[in-house]
Amino acid sequence: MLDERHPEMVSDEQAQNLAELFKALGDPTRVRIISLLIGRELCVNDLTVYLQMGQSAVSHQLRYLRNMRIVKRRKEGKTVFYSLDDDHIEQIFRQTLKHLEHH
Amino acid sequence: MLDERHPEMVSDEQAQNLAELFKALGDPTRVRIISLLIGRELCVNDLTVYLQMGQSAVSHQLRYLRNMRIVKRRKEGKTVFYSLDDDHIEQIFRQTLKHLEHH
DNA sequence: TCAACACATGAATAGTTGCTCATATGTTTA
DNA sequence: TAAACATATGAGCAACTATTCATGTGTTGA
Repeated sequence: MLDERHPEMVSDEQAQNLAELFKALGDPTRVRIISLLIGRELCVNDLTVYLQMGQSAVSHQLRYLRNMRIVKRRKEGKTVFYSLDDDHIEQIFRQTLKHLEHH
Repeated sequence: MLDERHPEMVSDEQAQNLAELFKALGDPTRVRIISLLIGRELCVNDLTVYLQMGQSAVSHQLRYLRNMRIVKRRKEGKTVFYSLDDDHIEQIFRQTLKHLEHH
């Protein structure tokens, strides 16, 4: 059933990049952080309150998300505000939620 | 900056489900399997050839994807054909690829 | 300037994951 | 029925991950 003529949608490099991004979204804490940041800015302390988690854990995840360019930060005095880096992630969330509804 | 009036897009349960699905997509081997299955059926052996991986590894991943209802199987004699369970995953892939292009 | 505050970071660790190896199950053909 | 074939599965293991703990950095106000 090997069919060399079949067009493959993603190259190996694209597969790698897709997997990296999905992995970033593949953790409940990070999903909750992202969903809390949809449509607004929040500082680290707000996130720890919403998430009911240690400040360190939250900061570690925020660094991860920042390295992946999923969130960005803005400093204002002592506090640091985080927000989504672009709105594509929100689109992906919406589409995926739609998928989950149908199951 | 806590704002109780802000509508949260996803509940904790939805966050859990989203994370579970994204985690399933968050591995290069599984991404490649899914992308190979877009638009066609393939048997386990074909996948091992394309992926250049051991048959056992591929079967394990297929079981995982099947448990997640991302792929389904169809038996025909000795061989088992796998295909995508629905086309939502393809949509999610396309949207995410678009996101990656813009970075 | 010093204490309090907000956040970041490195090390350590328990839990998870993806692969390999060996073997089992089910099917076809000689 | 036995051998060959296609796939599935359990155990084991090395690599990775998410959190906690302790501490560091930068900022503000007394």
